[in-house]
Parts: sequence; structure tokens; C-alpha cells
Amino acid sequence: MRGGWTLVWNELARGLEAALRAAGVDAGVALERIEWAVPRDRAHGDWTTNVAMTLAKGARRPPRALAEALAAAFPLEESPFRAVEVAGPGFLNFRYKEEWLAALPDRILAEGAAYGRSDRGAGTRVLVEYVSANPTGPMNVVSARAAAVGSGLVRLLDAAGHAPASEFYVNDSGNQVDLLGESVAARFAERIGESRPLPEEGYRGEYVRELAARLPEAEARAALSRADGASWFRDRALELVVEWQKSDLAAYGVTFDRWFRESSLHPGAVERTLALLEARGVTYRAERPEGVTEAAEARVKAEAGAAGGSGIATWLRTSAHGDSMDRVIVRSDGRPTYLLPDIAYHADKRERGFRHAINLWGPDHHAYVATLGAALRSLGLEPDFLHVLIVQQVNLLRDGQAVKMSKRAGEFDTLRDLLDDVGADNAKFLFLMRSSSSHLDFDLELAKRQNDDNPAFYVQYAHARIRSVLRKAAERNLAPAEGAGTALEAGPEVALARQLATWPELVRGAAAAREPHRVPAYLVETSAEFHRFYHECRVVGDDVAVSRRRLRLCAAAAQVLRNGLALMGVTAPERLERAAEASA
RNA sequence: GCGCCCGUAGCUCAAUUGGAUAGAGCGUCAGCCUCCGGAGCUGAAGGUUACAGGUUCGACCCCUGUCGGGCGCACCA
Repeated sequence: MRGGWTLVWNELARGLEAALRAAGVDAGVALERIEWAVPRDRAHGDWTTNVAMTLAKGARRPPRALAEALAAAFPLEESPFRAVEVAGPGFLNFRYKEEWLAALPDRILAEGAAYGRSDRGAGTRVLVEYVSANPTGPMNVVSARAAAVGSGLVRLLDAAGHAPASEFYVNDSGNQVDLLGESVAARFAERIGESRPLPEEGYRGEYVRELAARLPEAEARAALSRADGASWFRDRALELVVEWQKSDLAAYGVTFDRWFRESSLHPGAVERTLALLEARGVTYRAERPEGVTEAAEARVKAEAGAAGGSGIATWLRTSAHGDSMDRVIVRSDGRPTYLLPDIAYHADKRERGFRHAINLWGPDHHAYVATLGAALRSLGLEPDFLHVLIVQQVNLLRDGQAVKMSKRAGEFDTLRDLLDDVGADNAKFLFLMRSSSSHLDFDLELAKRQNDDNPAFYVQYAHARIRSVLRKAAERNLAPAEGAGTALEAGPEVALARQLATWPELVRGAAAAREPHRVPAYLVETSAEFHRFYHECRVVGDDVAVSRRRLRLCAAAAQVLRNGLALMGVTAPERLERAAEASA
């Protein structure tokens, strides 16, 4: 084990290995698959494992008997545990030594911001791509959710010992940006009193006029009269929108290691990828797909009669890797479809050394997961290279009523609107609170509330409250105890210390499952545990020894809250100002 | 028609990758401030995990089917 991290599961694994040897069980590779958990029910101890049940069959011993043997052979003396019990069908339940818990606040404070970090990810390089909103307009609230989840996931992976990088894929080729350029050109013409039609499918939002107003006028006038002026407007509009997106995300506290331009893949990487696919023999030229599942068959027939079947195209055999049908990668007119540069982009990620690509996509792309995954496998990438997280839609509510979002009219709630309304901390906390795969009701009023209706506030309040107590203690020249404290008092003190002890495991598990929403849930629990402790235990009191011990525990709790909030990109305030007007 | 996601307390959501008696917040009801931040805390009520089968020591989780909701099914991106 590298580093000085407090990792209870390392202690457990070491002890268990010894116990297995002593019990004559050859766990072999199974040891890697053993699950350790903090039981939901505290009556079941501080840590539990089902190892006896999972190894029983291989060891040809009844789970209960195996558990008894392991419990007897577990070297408790040098472990953080005073007892191990066998329960139920064969669970092994461990209980902390009092002195181990009493010393925990010291370790937490010594490790500081590193408490909770581990090397379990073994430095695996992971590229997290998120938001990647089309550079054609303002970002919406789903992008805000993706930004919160994506940046949180990157920090979480880093804390768990992976080597993550973040990327925003700028879709700067194709019809959409051409249309944006045309739309801006039309609005610029309108601005200077000339006539240039807004394209049928053009962008009509008010922001297009704002973009037009920010163009350098002389150059824009010149471009307007040139035959090839459209590309000038497209390029300028694109740069303005990308800068706009960058600054909005920065205001939200979200930055990326790289903004990757799709245009950089054309034509070199795209052509190389096509050649590679052809060399692997996974493409063919035809008018119709050859590989089609029975389910998609009817649809293909229907399409053939309609607009489709317009000539000989190049197809990729994605159906060989689980897609419902083969897909066109080069149209009959020779232009690549969106799929080909996407494959090239992901091949590029792999070539850059990333072992996993985690993509956060909107709900409208979930059908594409199977297609891209199959395409990458047909290129020879590892089956587990691509991992897509669907970030589900957000329903904005105001006092329980749906807020209307009409994209057509250009009147929709943008990421910026959201920030201005509820603030970055509240937005991020609430977005991260829920599993990203489930639809989210986001109540704008609740998000601004300064009480425990609002979990972001609740956790920040707990932190500020602790800092306030520490300040109060300092006024009385009371400092937290140094060195190993005396044993904690049974009840709230021990309960709080136990809660703090599980933080590293929470980080590890959340990172492994790629579920950042476990972090805010843990922080809410920890805050509640602190408030309970605070309510029952006078911290700054007459007994100096007790005061200093409790201050130490408080400081450790604040450290854990701060570490958790940092993973979410949420601030941990030293004090909270009371809202100007109290609620009536 | 086909595919994917979802269905958990009145509401919004969890449930440590198949673990022990399914938990939080809100809302409802009943309590707690001579004292460190009451912006808080305690307790109660509230469940056939949509439904029906199956798999096994054990199922909200996996499999099959049914019902209900969302999304997607271009040589668009």
C-alpha cells in the first residue's frame, strides 16, 4: 500500500488473508471479488463481509462453519477491530476497537484534504467527456446537470486513484454550425438594413441577434458581400459561441482539460479510420444493409420504399457486435455520416492512452449507445472501453409548478439563468444529489431556501456551525486536543466517529460505480450525525479535557464535510449570513 | 411495430453492484431553546418495492410475461 491513507478495507483484507490461510481455504482469485460493506443496521457491526457465503461452495464447507473458522482465525490484535461475530447465514461482522475510533480524528486531521483518497483506481487513465453541447446556442439545464455530474465524477475518480481527464467535444462541423452561420449573417444584414433571408431551419433565438451585434462591423460587411462569406460568419459565430460556453461553464466552476474540435478530425483522422475499418474487413459497399436483426427488418423494408436507398453507400457491420442493424458510415455521395468522425474521435482517445472513455449523454442519444459501442468493438477496441452514462432530463419547477421551456421561441431556461437564480453551489448540489439516470424535478424555490428543505444549505450549515464553534472555543483559548485523545463517549460521539470512518469507503465505492450522487447523500447523513451529536453534547464547556476531545471530533467532521463538498465543487463556507428578510 | 430507460411511503428520491428488519427529506401529528449558530434536534404515523411467475441460502436488484410512463428508431447530429 502506498501513502499513509486510512483504509479500513486494507486492514480487513490483510486480516482475512491470514484467516483464510489459517483455516486452510484457498481463496485464490476469489479474494479480489470479496465484498466489504458498512452495514445499514449498526447492530450488525461496523463492517461486514459475506465472504463465508461466497467461498462456501468452493471450500465445500457450510457457510456458517466456514464463518466460524474465519472468525476464530482472524488476527484481531493488530487490526482496528476488537471483535468479529458470525451472524445470520454466515456474515462476519466486525466492531471497532474504542482506541482506534478515538484516534481517528487525529488521523483525519493529519491527512487533511487527502482523507478519503486512495489508490484503488491504480492510476487507470480515464477520459470523461461531458456537456459537449452543440455550439449553436445557449446551454440548457440538462447541460448544467451534465456539467455538475461530469466534473464531480472527474474529481471522484481522481480521489479514488484513477487518472481522469475531462473533455468537451465541440461539434463544429456539419449542417448545424452552417445554419448558425447563415442565421447570424441574416441577423447582421438585418442590423445594417440589408436583406438576407434567415434559413428555413435557422436559429431564431434572440441570442443570434446578440451574436451578430458582436461581429466586427467592417469585416462583417465585407463578408456579407463576398460569395464565400458564409464560412466567415460560420467561423466567427462558432468562436463567439464557444467562448460564451466556456465563460458560462467557468462561472459555474466547471473547466475542461481540453476542448476537442470535431473539425480537427477532418479529413486526416476520418480517412485513416475508414481505411482501418476497411482493412479489418468490417465494411462493405451496398445499397441496403446486409446485417439486420429480425426486429429491424420491417423498418428497413419500409425505408427502402421511401427516401432511402439512394445509391451505393459504405456500411459498417455493427450488427456483428450487438447493434440492431448495420450503419452507413459513408453516404452514397461520398460524405461521411456523423458516425465515422465519432469513431475516429474515440479511436483518438484510445490512442492517447485512455483505457476507458466515459461519456455523459442526453436522453435523446441512448439508442446510439449500442451503435457506437458496436462500432468501436468492430475497430478492435476493448469491449469495456466505452461507458455511457445517460444524464436524464430536468423538469424545472417553481413552487411545484412546471416552468415552461420553449426552445423554438428562444425562451428557455439556460445554464446562465439557473446560475443567476439559485447560485452555483445550490445547483451543483441538487444536480449531484440524484442518480443521473433518473429524471429530476428541480424546484427553483427549494434550491434557494435557507433551511433544511435544501440539502445544499443543510450541509453547508453544518460546516459553518462547526467552524463557528471552533471560533468560539478559540476565543476562550480552548484548542482541540492533540495526539491520541481519550476514549470517545458512547452514543453521539462514537456514532459521529463511525460515520467519519466510512468516508474513504464511500469515495471508493462511488468511484467504482461511477455514481457521484452517493457523495451528497453521505454528506447529508454526516451532517445529521453531527447535528445530533451537537444537540446532545456540549462542546465548549467547563471540563477542559472533554471540550478539547469534542473539539477534535468537530474539527475532523468539518474536514470530512469540506472534503466531500470539494469533490462536488461546492464551497464550504466559514460562516453563513442570515438571509436579509426572514420568511414571513 | 421494434428497441432502450423507468415504475419504491401522500410528494421528491435512496437502498453500498444479490445481503440481514427497504431508508432519508418534504408534508402530517406530538415534543425539545437559562448555554457553543433553534438556519437545529427527538419521536409517531405512513410499504404486498406496478402486477404474476421463475432462478437461490437470500431478490427493489437477475430471467420471463403483463400493465403503465418516458425516450428513440435517416445516407440528420
